[in-house]
Amino acid sequence: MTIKDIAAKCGVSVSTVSRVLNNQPYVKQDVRDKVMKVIEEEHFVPHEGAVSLAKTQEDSFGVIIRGINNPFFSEMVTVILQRGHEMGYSTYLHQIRSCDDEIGEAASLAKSRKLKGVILLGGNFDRTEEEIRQIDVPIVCCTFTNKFGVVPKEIFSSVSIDDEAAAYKAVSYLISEGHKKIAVVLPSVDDKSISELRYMGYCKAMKEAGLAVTDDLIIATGDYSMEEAYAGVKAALERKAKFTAIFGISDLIALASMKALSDAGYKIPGKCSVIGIDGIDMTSYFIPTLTTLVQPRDVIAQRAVEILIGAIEEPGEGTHEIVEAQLRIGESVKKI
Amino acid sequence: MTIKDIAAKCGVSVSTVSRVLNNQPYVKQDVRDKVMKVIEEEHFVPHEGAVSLAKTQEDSFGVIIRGINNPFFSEMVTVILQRGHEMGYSTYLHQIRSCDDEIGEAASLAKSRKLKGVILLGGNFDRTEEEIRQIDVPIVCCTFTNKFGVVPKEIFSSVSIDDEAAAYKAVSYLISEGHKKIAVVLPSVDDKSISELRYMGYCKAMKEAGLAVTDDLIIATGDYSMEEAYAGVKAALERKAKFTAIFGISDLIALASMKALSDAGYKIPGKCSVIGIDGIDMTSYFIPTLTTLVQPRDVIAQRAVEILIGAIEEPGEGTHEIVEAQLRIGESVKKI
DNA sequence: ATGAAAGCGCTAACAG
DNA sequence: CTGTTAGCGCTTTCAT
Repeated sequence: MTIKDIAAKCGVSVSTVSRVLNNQPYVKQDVRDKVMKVIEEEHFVPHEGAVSLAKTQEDSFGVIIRGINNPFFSEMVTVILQRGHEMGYSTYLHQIRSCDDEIGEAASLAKSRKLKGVILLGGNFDRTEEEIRQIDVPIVCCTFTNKFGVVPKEIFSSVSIDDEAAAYKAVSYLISEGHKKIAVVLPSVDDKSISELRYMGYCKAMKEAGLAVTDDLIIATGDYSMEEAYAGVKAALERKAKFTAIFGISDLIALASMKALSDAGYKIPGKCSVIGIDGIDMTSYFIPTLTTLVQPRDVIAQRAVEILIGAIEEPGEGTHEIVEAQLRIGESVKKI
Repeated sequence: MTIKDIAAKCGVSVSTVSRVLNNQPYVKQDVRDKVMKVIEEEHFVPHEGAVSLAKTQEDSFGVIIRGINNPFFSEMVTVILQRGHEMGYSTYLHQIRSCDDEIGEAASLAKSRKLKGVILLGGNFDRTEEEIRQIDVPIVCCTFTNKFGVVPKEIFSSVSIDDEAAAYKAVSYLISEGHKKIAVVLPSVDDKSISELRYMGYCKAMKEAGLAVTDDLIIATGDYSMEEAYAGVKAALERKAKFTAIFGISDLIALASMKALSDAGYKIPGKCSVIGIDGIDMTSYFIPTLTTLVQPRDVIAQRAVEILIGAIEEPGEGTHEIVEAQLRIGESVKKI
């Protein structure tokens, strides 16, 4: 079933059918009605490929998501797709594995579908300028603002929290509650990614308070998984590491840390406090509710779309917005 | 940049470039190398639309997911995409909202992209035959085997647990642990969907054990959300409903129920036991770990792909596989 | 207000 | 082994 068949069935030309399909003017109402009727009867749906080939240009953007399982991302995706739709853009959701190269994927997605822009969720940004330039359309990154400065900030945009500041806030809160021995659970202290930034915030807060960051307070687990976070905290407890609070650099890590503590017989927050960052929905249902720094993900998602479309419509220098992460007090931190 | 430009740059014809692109034979090795080199230098990526228009047929299928936020689905998606890739199919991930019509979406997706099949994650199947037939390619449903028999089973396939049996197992387990007053938390007792099936399993187990299913044991919340489950259990406790155990018909519902119990001062499993169904990863990190009936999601995902491809390659009657849900004992159920 | 016809970028015979 | 050419299904001038 093609547009041609519909045209034949209606006794009109293909251009008329095309006009109806695209809500264009210059079609008499009764003709329009008749064509619509046949289209519905036949459950006709135009072939996307043909449309995108023929259209000189189409408003569309892609969303590259690293790990659909990450609740923080998947909670954001819905908002992004919704907002894109509202603004008249068609969207492509593309999930990649953690081992994939998001820049390469974004570049080919953009080319293979003539996308006008891409939004990147996750992935580090420790890239060369040349790599980024492979993507020849505007880019908005929702998670990392290229703090390490490898890439000139003119060639991409971003909306995100200030990871270092959020971590600083989290740890400062623990300190204000009287904690001095604060462990940090993270993938790596120098991965040029979110983990490193949040670690810097941790160090800053500790240092300002005159607290020592000793080796046994650093639980580096290699990745962002809950398994490794759990194993890391468990091992730390087994080697009798001493701390009264744990800062998990993501909610998932903080939650896994809570479980490890609990399994080792530690009451939370009685014997050890825990704080995270991200504010994923699930944290509210944990026992105890996790205290965390909430990323305003609706704002991030909305602004990402708006900035992207702005950049598409009038290309410029690349804008970088920082949104504030807010402390949400749960039940996992106790004053000591 | 098109295939034509590449051809010109290499001094060959477009067909030669096309052959190289598609790994076809009959291209001299040195020509192939030269073309490949130019393709890489130019970061050339063929236009998807043109390819799918020109290709007589292409191996591809779509995955329609109702709510990317649902961990049970998103955990499965990864396996499905992976398996599809291994079997040489390209895949389309399409997320829909809970208010969308998955059958209609599947039908137009299939048509607009010439898909050879679709896998449906979520959504009830209380449809007319005519609706289903709109999808003119094989369908595999991973969550619901059309128990209510509205749709002839020849026109679609499925892989899933037996929801009623799983619920029966869960409740029987509670009963074997000495529980007699067992509440059920669910969206609805008659929504012609998973909720109703699992409710039937609950009733069966209760009845066989000679236990009464009184009204105050049924906590119907209207939807699958954690919010409503939490509110429902809270309200039940406030009106002094008496039970020693809760069966949440999904893990998310069970987890929300635990939180409501905990917030009301109930120790779990000390004062009230909780069991769920699904086996999402997160349950292992809750305190206490949720006891649940695990859906073998890797098996479901893999079989779904295999059945779909089987049906694509040699159309038949529709196959319906049932996989077993396994009890995973956590810490949320206590013998009384 | 409607139709005819020229592509969009690629693949797939077919010819050589 | 390589090139030529006719579409794939649609949009978009340009006529009418």
